[in-house]
Amino acid sequence: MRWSQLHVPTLRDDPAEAEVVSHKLLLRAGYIRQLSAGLYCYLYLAKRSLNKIERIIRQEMDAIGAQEIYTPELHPADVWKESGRWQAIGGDMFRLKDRWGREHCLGMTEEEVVTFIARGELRSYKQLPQIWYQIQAKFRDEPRPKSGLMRVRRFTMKDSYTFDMDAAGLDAAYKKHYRAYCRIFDRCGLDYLAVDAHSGAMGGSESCEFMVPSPAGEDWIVECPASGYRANLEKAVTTAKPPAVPDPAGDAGLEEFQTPGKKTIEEVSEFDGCPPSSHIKAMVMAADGKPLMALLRGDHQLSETKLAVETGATRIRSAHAEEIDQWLGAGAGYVGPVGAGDLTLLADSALEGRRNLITGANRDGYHLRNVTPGRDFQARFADLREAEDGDFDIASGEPVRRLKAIEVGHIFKLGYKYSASMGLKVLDENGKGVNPIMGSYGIGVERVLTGAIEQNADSVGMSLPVSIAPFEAVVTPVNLKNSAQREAAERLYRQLETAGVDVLLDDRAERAGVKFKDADLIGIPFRVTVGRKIGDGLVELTERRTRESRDAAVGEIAKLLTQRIGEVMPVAESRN
RNA sequence: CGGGGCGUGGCGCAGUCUGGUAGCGCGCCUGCUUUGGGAGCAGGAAGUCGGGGGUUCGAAUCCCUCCGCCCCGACCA
Repeated sequence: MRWSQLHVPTLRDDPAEAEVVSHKLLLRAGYIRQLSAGLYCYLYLAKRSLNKIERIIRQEMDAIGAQEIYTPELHPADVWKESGRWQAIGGDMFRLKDRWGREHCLGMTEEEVVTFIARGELRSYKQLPQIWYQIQAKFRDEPRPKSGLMRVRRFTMKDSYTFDMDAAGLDAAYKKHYRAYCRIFDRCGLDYLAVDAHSGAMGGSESCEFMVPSPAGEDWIVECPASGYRANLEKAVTTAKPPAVPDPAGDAGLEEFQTPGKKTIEEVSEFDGCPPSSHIKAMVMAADGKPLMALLRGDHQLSETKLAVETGATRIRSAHAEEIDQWLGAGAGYVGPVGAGDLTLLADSALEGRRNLITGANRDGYHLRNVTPGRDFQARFADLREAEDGDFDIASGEPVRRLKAIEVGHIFKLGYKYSASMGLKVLDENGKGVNPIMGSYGIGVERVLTGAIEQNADSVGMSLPVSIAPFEAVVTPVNLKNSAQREAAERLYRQLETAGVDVLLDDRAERAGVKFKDADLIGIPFRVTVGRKIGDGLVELTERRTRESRDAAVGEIAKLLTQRIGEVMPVAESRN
């Protein structure tokens, strides 16, 4: 392509509304323009780059025997009512009516639709397994879209769905996807981690997220560099650091003491002189409306996700002040497990074996000391706590760290949720009708791009991996009025095209500085500069990532460039 | 949904407190010069000051109201 004919509206200044690196650069480099909150138009460069990502995805999906299909983004409500999700999903779903008043929604995922198709077509175990995938728009009415393409209301998803006869079949499909995803993200040049994840409202047993570590990310993952343990924060289980001071020995009796106006752990801790880790944090919660008390070490944070899993509740919330007062007769700052009436008590494992602790007395203005779990109250122990930086890996005992990350992919073992609720059945070897077991697998295409930008940006712009950059190389004549330079650049451009290089010719009537800045900004991995040395038959090859240059003979450049492209092209590493 | 910020040529901003001819930088157009890291000079085009209502002789500026965008939190398949 010739740059003079393209619309690449680069900006000199950072747009005021952009905060994170990828958002700033996508706008500045002329990749995207915003239509509205969470809705973006992809201009030429973004589309080119996204097309390359999709191409890699298609190749790897095809390689595991997946079949590309396409289903409408607009869904009738009926199928969603069959699975129960029409009701289960709240404001995140875009809902609308057609002219007859029939309810529809914009697809946010497609389990229902593919199950609907499968139900009409699959009759026999001989037709399984099946892997279907598509790449299409998804819509989610995010309460707060943010950070450019990171969190939007319309995005492109590669979603696939598998149908198998049994758990072993599903496991094989899941592993195929795991490997395909590794190959895809490898080839896109991402530095990523596959982490154990919580399957959430999607249902199902096992799930794994593909995370790109980045300060701009919105998810937390926990990693033990020494042992290789990795999990989403919602799921990570670690050993806590020991309490700041050991518990007093002996079996001292319960003792109430006054703590007027001291409600938070910090206030009480400062008041009584014992560190937060010697306190029990008591949180009154409502699990699907039912009251319960969650108990944690004073310096720990409750994981609502873990609490939900532990209780089997679908919705967990903090109790309202009036509820706490009604259930316990004390304000939120003074509640505790001793004498908590018939509230269910759930205690975090870090409290197991502790003694002589401090907690609320269920009486306003009072706390209790010398509280020992097991003696003074009975609670069910479970892992309820959010893992922290500096905790220890359970298996190896080595320290873990928390990292922010961008979720680029997620694979789920769904189980029978959709085949059962929607009546998808095939006959097995014995002629008996059974529900196939399903899996679903997603990749956020734009997030692959944002992740790559976040991981490959510097002070002058982005430097995308050659596999997903909008162009592999740009030929830059320094001075178009110099006919030797102009003609050499034209020849080189055609020659590189012929050699199969995805090349751009910067034939704009701009000064060299402007061309260099723009090329750096939009992140083209290689630049061939045709300048004054052309008289000696020399051009210059510059690599965006290292910003290093070397001279090369015009006649050699095609060979040299294709060789370098091959050398820096990310390849799939062999991960199990 | 709670809290905060912002809305002025394409982009970045000043002007608003204290009402009085709408400005600056970049970009854009024309011409000349320049030509290896966002050129110089000269000339030029371009703004319902987010929308509506009000106060006033007069509103970007004061008042009311609505809308939009960004950030923090809540939420998040």
